[in-house]
Amino acid sequence: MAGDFFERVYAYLQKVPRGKVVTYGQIARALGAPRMARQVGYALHVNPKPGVIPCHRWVNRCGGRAPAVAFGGTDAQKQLLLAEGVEVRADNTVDMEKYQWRGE
DNA sequence: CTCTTGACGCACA
DNA sequence: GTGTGCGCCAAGA
Repeated sequence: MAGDFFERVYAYLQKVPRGKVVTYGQIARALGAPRMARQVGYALHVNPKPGVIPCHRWVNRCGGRAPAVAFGGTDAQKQLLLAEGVEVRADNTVDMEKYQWRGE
């Protein structure tokens, strides 16, 4: 069931350690669906468990995201990442080379 | 049941 | 190196 895929995404997100970020493509690929990057984003869009699903750790390949479509605003996102020790640039982008979680 | 849109990613020009 | 287009799967209308 496709919905199960969503659960899989949430599980992966919860598996991400604090202070690290992951990209849609990376998650999708990790789940065995490199073409489902969009659905991964959709999974966050529905976000059935706010507070449990740290969406702020979810970034696109650019290390950022939509300019003003976040759960609480890009600025809030930025603050959360900074609170976790993730260096966020003025463009709301993260240093992928340093903070992108490569899994295990 | 069909068409459009979508928090993306990659290939090609 | 930059810009544009297309593809993938799913959910909403």
